[in-house]
Amino acid sequence: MELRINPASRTPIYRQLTEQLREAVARGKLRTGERLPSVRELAGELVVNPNTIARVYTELEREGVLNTRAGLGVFVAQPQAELTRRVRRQRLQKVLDRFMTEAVHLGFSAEEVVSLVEQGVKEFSWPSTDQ
Amino acid sequence: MELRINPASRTPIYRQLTEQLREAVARGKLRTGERLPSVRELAGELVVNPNTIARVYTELEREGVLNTRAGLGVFVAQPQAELTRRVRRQRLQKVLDRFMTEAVHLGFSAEEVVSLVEQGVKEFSWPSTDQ
Amino acid sequence: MELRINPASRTPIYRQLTEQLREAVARGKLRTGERLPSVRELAGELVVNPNTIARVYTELEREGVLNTRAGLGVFVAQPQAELTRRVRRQRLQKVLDRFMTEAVHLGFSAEEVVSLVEQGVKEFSWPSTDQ
Amino acid sequence: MELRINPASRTPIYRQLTEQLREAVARGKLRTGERLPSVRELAGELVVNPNTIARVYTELEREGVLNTRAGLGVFVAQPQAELTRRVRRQRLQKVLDRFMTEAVHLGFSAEEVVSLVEQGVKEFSWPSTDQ
DNA sequence: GTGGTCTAGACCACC
DNA sequence: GTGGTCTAGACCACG
Repeated sequence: MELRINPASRTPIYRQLTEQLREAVARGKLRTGERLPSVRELAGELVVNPNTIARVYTELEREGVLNTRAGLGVFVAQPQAELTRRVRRQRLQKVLDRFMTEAVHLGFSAEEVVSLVEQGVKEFSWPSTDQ
Repeated sequence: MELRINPASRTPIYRQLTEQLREAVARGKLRTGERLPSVRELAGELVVNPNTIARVYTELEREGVLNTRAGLGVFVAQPQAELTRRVRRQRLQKVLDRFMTEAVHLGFSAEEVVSLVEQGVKEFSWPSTDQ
Repeated sequence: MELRINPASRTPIYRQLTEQLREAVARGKLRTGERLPSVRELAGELVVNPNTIARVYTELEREGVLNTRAGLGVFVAQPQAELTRRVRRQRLQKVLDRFMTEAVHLGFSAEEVVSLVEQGVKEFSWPSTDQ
Repeated sequence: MELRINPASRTPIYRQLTEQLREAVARGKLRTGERLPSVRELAGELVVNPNTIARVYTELEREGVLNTRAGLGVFVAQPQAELTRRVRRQRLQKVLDRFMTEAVHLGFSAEEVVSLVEQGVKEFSWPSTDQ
């Protein structure tokens, strides 16, 4: 698992990291139960303040992506969907609209977009349907 | 064309507006050559600071979505795909990844996602394929 | 709205404050749309670090209790229930069990408990049923 | 009597256990005079550090829920309401307020709450009223 | 003016 | 050792 930050970016470091971690979990690069580097370790590695890493871990814990065991470390949590179908649908729609908008402005065709999605879908780890 | 701002949102007003305008163009609700309200008009209508609207128009002009003709007003620009295929592909991939990541964490299945995209694609105005 | 902190308590200051604010909203002492003191104001008043107050506001925003408008301040948000019926029920059950357990250990009778609840219910502002 | 620990939870293990034991006594699942497993036994069973169990028993003894008889083991104590009515009322009020606050934020109605309490009350073992 | 981010460094609780 | 909290103080974005 390699994380990269761009200190020059407009998006704050802690957000860059939460996004990368969220994506890594969604891609199955980080698996349920897996342990993440400790706050101090990661802070040292990325040369940022430990508080910044702590914030990343805290936010992802509140989202239900990670969980913390005091004295042991931070781990990838069990996936869970606590939100109403309606809310989940709304949230996804937003990101979908942004994706479509970008695609149009970049000059892609409808066919290309569908095909890209069909390809992309394979690289993520979807919930098992029998759950 | 109706624009709505949500003062409760975390995303700043100027970004809410640029996003909506970009999306409106992508959906074909605003067509090439169409004239937008003046800075003052729109600022009055939405009850926001004219500086905010000016910033919106400036950013969209920089992006190539709008263009300003001095003394005449602000217009929807000609679509132009001047970027290399590679860069366009990279940019789209980013938004696609965000979409997929969100979908996984919200507990959607791969099939649902593909189906949503197939539906969504119909609501946007894609460039003519013979271009 | 008066907030009090006990720096000697085991529960961290930011939690003391989030609990008090959450309760004030639930009791209707803080109404939807009402503005809270600014981060610096409240920090000065309570003699704590502004970061601590910022944390309180941030957490309550993520919970959907407050919302922030950059440059304007922090406000009580519209109530909203985004969670699954099942999850909401589970969470409430936990607090209910804790309440019952405490009541038994303190030597209250079943009748007293029910009566206390019937009284207490009147002091909170419940969602309008026609919603 | 089965105890379960959730290592993923934010609340420390020793608190999870004290809560469960307190609740078990309140529900009548553990009766006055009943003997609990020894520190070593329980630690082995739950695969936790014996220090953690010792802490649990110590805290519950301090609360008056358990008592230790040297060389014999740990037992469920006689219920005792030695606190003044006023103090007991205050303590209960705190938990009741937390319960109500949670209920409001989770979107329950006043009727639902009262009904839940009326149901829940049946599952606990209240002191005989002629006491 | 408002809130948001980040750093540096201290102290505490848990295991 | 682990993470959690708090302070002090700096700098930036928003309106």
